[in-house]
Amino acid sequence: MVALESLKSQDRLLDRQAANSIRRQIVNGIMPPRHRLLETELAGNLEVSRGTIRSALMQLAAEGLVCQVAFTKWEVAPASVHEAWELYTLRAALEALAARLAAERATPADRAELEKVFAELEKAAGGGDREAIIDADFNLHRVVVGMSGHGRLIQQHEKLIQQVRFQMTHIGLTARDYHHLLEDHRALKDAVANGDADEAARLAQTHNSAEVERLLAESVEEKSAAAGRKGPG
Amino acid sequence: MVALESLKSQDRLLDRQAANSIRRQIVNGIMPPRHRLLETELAGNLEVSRGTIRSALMQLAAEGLVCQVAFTKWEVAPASVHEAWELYTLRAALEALAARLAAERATPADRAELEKVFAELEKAAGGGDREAIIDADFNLHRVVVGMSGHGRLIQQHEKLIQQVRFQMTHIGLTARDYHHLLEDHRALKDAVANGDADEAARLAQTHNSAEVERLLAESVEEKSAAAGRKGPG
DNA sequence: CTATAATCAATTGTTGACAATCGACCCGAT
DNA sequence: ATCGGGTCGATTGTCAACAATTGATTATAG
Repeated sequence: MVALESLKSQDRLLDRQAANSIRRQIVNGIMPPRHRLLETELAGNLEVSRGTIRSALMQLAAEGLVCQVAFTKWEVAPASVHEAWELYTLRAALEALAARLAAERATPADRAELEKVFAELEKAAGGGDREAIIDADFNLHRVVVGMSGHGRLIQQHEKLIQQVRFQMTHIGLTARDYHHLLEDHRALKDAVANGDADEAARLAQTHNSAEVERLLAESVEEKSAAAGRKGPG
Repeated sequence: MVALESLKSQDRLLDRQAANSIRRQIVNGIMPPRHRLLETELAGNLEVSRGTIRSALMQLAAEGLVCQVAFTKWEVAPASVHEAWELYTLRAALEALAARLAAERATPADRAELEKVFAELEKAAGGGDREAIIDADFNLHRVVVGMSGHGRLIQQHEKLIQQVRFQMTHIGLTARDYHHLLEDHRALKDAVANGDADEAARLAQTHNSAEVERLLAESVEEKSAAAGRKGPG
């Protein structure tokens, strides 16, 4: 029931398709951070003109996945702890707002959808398939944000998620143990479904802040380990 | 000491200049909401090629000031209470985060800058020049956000501010009386300067939420007034 | 040998021509 | 009179050639 709509989607424009293709390669880690992008090369690979590629790259730059140095080069965005910190702090703020709005406006259909995606996360966690768990995790957040009825928030969040995935694959931020992950999400889901706006916002905020903490902690570990290797040793 | 840097700024690229020109016209209300934009016409006016205009329009679309309907048209973004609501809720969330970070990281130089822009706001409020007050107001918020040291936050906020200005000129959201406005900002400034992160975040949040309340209240008034005119009357 | 300036190839920036698509208009059928 | 289909002008989408800029390389002077 969606396939028929796809014809009038904007995704048939060549520059969007090119952007989608390049985005996939960046987010999936095929193109590493700081990887240089040559307009001509991309144009050749995707069999479109340079102008089309240019248009695609500008879009990806607006999404934060690509950087441009005028007259000089395009490259894949850098990955670093600071970048990840920016993403998670932003994410916490945005998802807290979304959770609050979602709790305030939840309809029965919304609640059903929420239960559905949570059940999928539960199933994935039971299965133990990392990739499936990550997808289900993001999906649940996406649904909550979608429930906010806040167009700009939805759009910003989607961009953010793509950047998070990119950083994740390169910074190597591992998922928490599945039990905690599941209970965090269950609590968030329940708060939203029960219309407890303050609690939902708090949980969304906390959930993401916890990720930042872990990230920074791991980063410090790495640093001291590195210092240990070339320092006293 | 900044002028010398301007040569290597990216603003000398034609598409950026075109975007700046069009943006100014949109934000200043010269181009009304839903105003149709013709690539050829703009290209003629600004004396650049259509491709360059296209690039500029894509950038403005990413900033939320312009909408595109594929194969059909470009137009200036719509202005409505809902749009304004989206902007202010987002702004509250973003500025709350920024204020918290700013309070945590404020350096002496930051504090000095903060005092400076607040003094300018005070002076403008004393003078009574609406335009100057609005500029000083935005400037103070910009400084606080800049103090956060959060690149993405700064960028998002700048985009947001432009959209807010656009909506303001068309929705006709009037500024609060100058006394309250000044005291709100003084409290925020002090909280940030004193490093009281929680209080700074709360004030930023509240300050913006209050605007939303006023906006929605005015909107309801208008609606009931309109209903009154064509209803019982 | 180093520092500086000129040269050049590689790459991005800009343009105008050509193709694809859309919406309005017109026409005929019912 | 209204509805459906086709035509046409206007507008956007795509492309390939041309111009401008950069960073690396080489030559040169000290």
